[in-house]
Amino acid sequence: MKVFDTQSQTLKEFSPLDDNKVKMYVCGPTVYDYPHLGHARCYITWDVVYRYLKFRGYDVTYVRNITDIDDKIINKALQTGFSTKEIADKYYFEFEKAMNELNTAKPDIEPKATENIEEMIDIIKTLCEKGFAYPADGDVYFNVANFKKYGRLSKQNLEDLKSGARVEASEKKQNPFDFALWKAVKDETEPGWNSPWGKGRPGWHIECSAMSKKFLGETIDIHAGGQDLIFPHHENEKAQSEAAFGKDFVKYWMHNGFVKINEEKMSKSLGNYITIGDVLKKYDANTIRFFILTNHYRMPVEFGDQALESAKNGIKRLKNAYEDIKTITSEEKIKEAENIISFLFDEVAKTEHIPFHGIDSLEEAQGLEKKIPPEIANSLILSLKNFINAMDDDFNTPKALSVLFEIAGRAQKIKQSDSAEFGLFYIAMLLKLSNVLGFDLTKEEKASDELASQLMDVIINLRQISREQKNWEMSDRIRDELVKIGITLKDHKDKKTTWSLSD
RNA sequence: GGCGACAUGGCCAAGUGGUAAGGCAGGAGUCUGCAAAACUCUUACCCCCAGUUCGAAUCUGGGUGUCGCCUCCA
Repeated sequence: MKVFDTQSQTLKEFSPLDDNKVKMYVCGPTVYDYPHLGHARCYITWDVVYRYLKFRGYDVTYVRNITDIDDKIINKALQTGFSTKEIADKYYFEFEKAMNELNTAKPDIEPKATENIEEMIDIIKTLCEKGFAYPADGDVYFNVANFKKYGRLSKQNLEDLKSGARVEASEKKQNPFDFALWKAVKDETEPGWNSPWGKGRPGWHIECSAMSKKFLGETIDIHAGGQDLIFPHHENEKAQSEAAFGKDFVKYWMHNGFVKINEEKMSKSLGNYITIGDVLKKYDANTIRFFILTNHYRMPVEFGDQALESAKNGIKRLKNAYEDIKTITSEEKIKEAENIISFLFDEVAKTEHIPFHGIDSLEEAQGLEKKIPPEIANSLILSLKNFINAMDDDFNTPKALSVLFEIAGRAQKIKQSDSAEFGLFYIAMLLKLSNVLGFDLTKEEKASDELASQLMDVIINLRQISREQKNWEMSDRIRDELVKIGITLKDHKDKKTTWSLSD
């Protein structure tokens, strides 16, 4: 399995520091406003990485922090009259809600900056003792000139940085690129914590160094975030942690590309962002995830209605495969099929190998052949193999998605043959793999309540009677009227009729 | 100014040096009472120029264009 490491700018063979344990840290949001599509991309990307690593049998500890104290939060508090805590709590709630709705897995640990101030102070103390930091008038700054490896991650050196410098000079700093580890409170109204340097609050970067160390250790496997964090955030984190602990901070630095809108980066400062909540009003979680995963995670992705519509129709196709097979069999049968093929997944997790060559020797596999015709079993294994090859190649989700379409196509095709019932196994594979990518194809987008569901049954039954009487005028009219309110009917061969919401 | 990324059919997009996956949209057909869904068929010499090579979308050099980071940002 290969992952692209930002620091070396190359694909590296993935091998965790400690056996099969993976320590993964993702920079979380600063909670001062509603999360937007850029956040969605970032956290869906790392959600998929997390899910895939687990699928591959790694024992992953996923930490994603919450920045709940920061200048922007303070400003928002001043503007609105709420306390910084109230602001942070409100938008943390909004963030969690959005993440849930997008079906992203909860990180194993989600630490908040304000709950780890002591740990940050400890690191700052160490940095001062080691000569990498200096106090200045209640602030504490990191001395970049003293850290020889500064700039290695972002491929910058201090001289070049200076030529394009946009940082404001400060008399307190010895070098314009020195950055704050600790900031003194301006006055008593600002939130602050006591420290050896007086009352103040942490600088932005130190929280990640502290929480990463506390929850994962001094050296971790994966540190991820948006590309805009490479400089200065990650460069600075790296400097702090490596200066303080004297060892490498991160084995694999990984960064996701941006969401663009009108050929421009979507960002708060440009004001061209669309909130996750707004997108969810029009498109569901599967659609948004599909939209994001059709591009490789390091490439930019252009947001637009056309792209979302295309994603909506794409995911619908996968979903139709599930629903069409479900109508000729049953949900239970599909579940059973999932259980039957699950040993393949266990095998991948256990051995980290695709059970392609070894399949004949597996006990379960022999059972499998009794239940599934060999050509179907082979096809399933081949798909699994293709999926793994795609994802092993730096999480090539566009390619992985093409495997899902292939499986869905096979299921649909076999549905029209004599051995239609074996479509179950394709669907089982489809569901399992789509799950690794965080899709939920079984999610009912049907009746929002029991009453609506019962009403639909009544309508379909009445229409069925008119169809049996060959009253096409009436049955077509019922169907047309339903389309107008966003409900699509499908008549199946066995006289069964199913319905779904079109949006 | 420094650093970096990208340029593939109408749109999106994958692509390991050997004559271009997949999705969306469009067209034709099959199925269906008609639809819907599905299935079948259907459209590319890969920004330009030069070079390396028996052979390049894929490597090298040079253009052109777009985007990003260097201030907060996922």
